[in-house]
Amino acid sequence: MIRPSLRQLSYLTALEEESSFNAAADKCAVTQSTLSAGIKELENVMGQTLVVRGRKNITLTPFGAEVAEQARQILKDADHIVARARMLREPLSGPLRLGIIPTIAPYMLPAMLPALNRQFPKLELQLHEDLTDRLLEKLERGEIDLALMAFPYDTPHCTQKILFAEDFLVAMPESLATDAKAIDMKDLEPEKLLLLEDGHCLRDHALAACDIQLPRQRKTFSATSLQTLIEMVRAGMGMTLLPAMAADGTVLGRGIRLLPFKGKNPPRRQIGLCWKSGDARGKEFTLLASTIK
Amino acid sequence: MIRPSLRQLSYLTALEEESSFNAAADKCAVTQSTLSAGIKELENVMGQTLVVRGRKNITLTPFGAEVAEQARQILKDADHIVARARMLREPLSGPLRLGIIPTIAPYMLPAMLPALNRQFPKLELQLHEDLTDRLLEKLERGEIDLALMAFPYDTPHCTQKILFAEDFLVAMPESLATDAKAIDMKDLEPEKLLLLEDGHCLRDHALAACDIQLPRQRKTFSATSLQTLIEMVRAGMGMTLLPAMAADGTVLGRGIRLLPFKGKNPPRRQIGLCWKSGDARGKEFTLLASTIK
DNA sequence: AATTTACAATCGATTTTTTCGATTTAATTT
DNA sequence: AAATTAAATCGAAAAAATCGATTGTAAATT
Repeated sequence: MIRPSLRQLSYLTALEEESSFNAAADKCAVTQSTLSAGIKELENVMGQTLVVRGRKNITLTPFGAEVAEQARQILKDADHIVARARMLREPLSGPLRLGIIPTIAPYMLPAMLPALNRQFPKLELQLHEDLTDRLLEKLERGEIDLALMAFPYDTPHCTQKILFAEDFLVAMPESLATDAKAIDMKDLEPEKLLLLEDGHCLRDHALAACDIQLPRQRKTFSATSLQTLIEMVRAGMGMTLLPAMAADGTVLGRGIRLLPFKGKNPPRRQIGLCWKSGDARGKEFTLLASTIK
Repeated sequence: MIRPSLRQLSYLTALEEESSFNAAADKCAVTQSTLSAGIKELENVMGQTLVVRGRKNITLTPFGAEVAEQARQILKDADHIVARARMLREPLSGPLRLGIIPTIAPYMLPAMLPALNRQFPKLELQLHEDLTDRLLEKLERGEIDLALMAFPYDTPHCTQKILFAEDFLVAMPESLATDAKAIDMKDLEPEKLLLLEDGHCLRDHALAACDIQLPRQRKTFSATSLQTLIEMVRAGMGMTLLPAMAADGTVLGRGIRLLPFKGKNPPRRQIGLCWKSGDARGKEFTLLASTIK
């Protein structure tokens, strides 16, 4: 369907307000002939008379007034979205959909959100907590813009931005604790290891980092959050590997002993951001990365 | 403020729906390069990235989706008013503001409105009942499109269209009635004449038609409607001149005698339409006139 | 690793649209 | 009758939108 142009519509509203082609032309900063032709074309598009050309002062037909009113609404809407765009000129403002994996979210968000809000007050973050796989699917489908996750991870079509590396610690119940100040990777007993259920990257990262092969048949249980896992350790059901951010004494509470690994290259995972390679907002995302780090 | 064009906005909505520049270009019936340039220009106007160009499938940024949604609203509004214009292509459809004087309205409207509605079902009549002077002011100010009134009347800048002439009749209480079948203009007694208050053209038309000079000092009373005047006549307070359309026996009721004037040229008024001379809808108004007549 | 494929960006030419300045037309006003 | 005012019209110039062809670049395939 053929449509009037926004300019033509603005000519009509000006004409209604000024009741004069010349005055309306001034208001629109065009010549009278331009406005006259614009109105004429608008009447063509509409197939209706919109303006009653009287000698003294011109007025709109009832239908012309209808069009003018609708035109005002349309122009207001158009200006509104442009104004909003102007508001969002500065980097990291406006809506941004950030995915975060469950083994990061509860530990980084409390510090991160206030800091981001301070530095980028116009940023409108929407958080999506999910497993890495599903975050990558959402990235692929354009349902989120950015993912905060753990590496290494194969992320096809995505750009990775590593923020920092994070050591793993061993958490064991005090009942099993020795005097040792640190633990050797070789001393870990796989059969005593409690882990998150399948699908959590933390499980794979911890195992890979410590070079552990799990026994085929293990008693199955599924911890769906680190907090649950910790409670299982506290209850003496075994030991686990915790990323440093989750191994905060004040968070852990009593009954759990934390041990670092021995040596200069302790097992660790990396924390970083990930976004679709072609995204024109890469610069902004890098800026966000430097703020988080 | 610089605005996006409706075309650019439609490119964006197509792009969101198709997730592909090529497919969206097809949908918009333009080439891919045209659509690409349009989107780019839209991003320029907005000063924001709207589209994430992935290799496989492209997606909109959160703000891009915001713009697309607003764009759909805007386009829908624009199309709506165009569609309405199309609906109103036929003559005498859509809104029309018709002024009518009080000495015509109650007598012509009951027959007129159903007839108009039958012949022009899409006509959206808005009625404005007022005195001739004020109707002409409203015409001048463009507050009404057309006036149904009595002539002769000086109507500057307006086109008159006489519909028909209408005789005056004398209405008198039965108490004053004689056996005469008709009355002579010369026999009217001005001091017994009851008239509408000043401002009603019927008053002037009646007096002029009968060539009557009113006595200077008259007992003042003001009838604001013909119906009131008729009741005053019925009560024996005097006689009056009624236009034929108001002198319907079934309307008058008992106690009133109606007399026509003698001769071939009885006093009369004319009924007609009147609109601003420049109005491009003159043809339609003439068509309306022929329907009323 | 090299090749092919797919898709959007870009470029230059062309067409279309918009705009302007000047003139004309028509109705008031002086 | 002349001057004034305001809108319509006309032709030229400027701006824009569009197209077809080409280029560039990830991703997929060989």
